[in-house]
This record gives sequence, structure tokens and C-alpha cells, in this order.
Amino acid sequence: MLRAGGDPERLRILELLLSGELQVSEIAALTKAEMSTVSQRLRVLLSEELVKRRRNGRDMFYRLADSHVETLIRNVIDHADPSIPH
Amino acid sequence: MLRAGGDPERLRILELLLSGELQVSEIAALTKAEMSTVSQRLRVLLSEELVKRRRNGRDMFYRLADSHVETLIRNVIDHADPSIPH
DNA sequence: AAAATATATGATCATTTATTGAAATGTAAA
DNA sequence: TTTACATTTCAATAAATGATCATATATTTT
Repeated sequence: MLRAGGDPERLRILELLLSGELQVSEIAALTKAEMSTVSQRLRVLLSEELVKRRRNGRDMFYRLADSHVETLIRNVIDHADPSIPH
Repeated sequence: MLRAGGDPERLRILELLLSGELQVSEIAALTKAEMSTVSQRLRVLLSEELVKRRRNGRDMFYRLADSHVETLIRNVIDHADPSIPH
């Protein structure tokens, strides 16, 4: 699970999801990566249950899996830079 | 930082340190690994500031770096298996 | 049903990362 | 001041990981 969050690009996705649901294309745009790359990254995060997803028509919306994950990400950010307010 | 904790063997060391300080030889014995291997793992944890160390004579004692790390580890354990009491 | 859009999958390849034994370092004891 | 002990570093090999691309699947629109 930590390993899944351990890649900078995947962590970046988790951080983006702190603000709410996003679809793959949105994440691709925000992180400037190919959709297939993003899809791969999401697959890893999904397999470690760091994120969940729901389908809406042809879109797939991803979100953080639960409050543990949210706590974890915030905790990591705080450890990395305690000066950033929560 | 997450990557440092993302290796199962290194995470195992962090878990052991939840209970308090340990010296390298103790960790080696507990995890059944070569001391040089343990030393390498500790170096990674140290470089990401997940652990700190102090020297006492020829022994080197390692401990978790701070409360963030402790929170992080407990949070990970809880996410992995919420049935384990804290 | 075909076309268009959105996402997922699998294979490959380059890069990173981990492990190990041997040599080196630092500390204390004889 | 030699010897022993604990830990670290080094260099080499072995293994795991991530990016990319071509292809596949799913859903909606026409």
C-alpha cells in the first residue's frame, strides 16, 4: 500500500483526489500525462485500495478509498512540510 | 518518504520500532537478515527521515523519527487490517 | 449497428532498487 | 597498542518497477 503511494506521480494523483472526485481524462490533463499512463497509475492505486471508482456513462470517476487514506496523505504532506497549514 | 516505507522489510523495521529503540544487531536478529542488509535498509529510512539514531559506545540505536511517523505507521496498519485494536 | 469517446490491458524495455560478502570505520576492552 | 566487536560502506549482481504503445473493452450517440 505504501509502495503504491510511493511513486511521485501516483502520490500526485492522490493529492489531487483530496479535493474530490476526478475522471481519468481530468487527471491526465492536470498531471500532463497520457491517459493510458494515468490509467496504469490508477490501476496500481486501485489494487492497493487507495482509491475507489464509479462509472457514470462513459466516464469513470476516481476518489480516495476512505478516511484512512485521506489521513495518510495529509499526514505525509505534513511530515514533508510541517509549515503548510491543514 | 512513502517509497522508503513501501518496502515490506523496511516497513517491518518501522513496525518493530513502534515498540521502542533497537540496535542494528537486534533488528537483524528479529528480522533474520544480515546486518549489512539491515544497515542499508536503515540508511534508506534515515535518508527519508523516518527514523533517527544515536550512538552508545559501539552500538547504534534507531528509533522512529517523530510522532508523524508513528501516526503514519499505525494508520497503515489500521488500513491494512482494521480489526486489530490500537 | 456503426462511429465516436473514454478507459483498460498486456508486452516490452530502460531504469531503479535491493541484497550480499568483503573490506573499512569507529569504539571499547584486554 | 593489539584485539574484539558493532556498524557502515562498497561493488557487483539480481530483481522489481514504471513508461510507453498498440490493442482491447465499454458506453453513448447518431
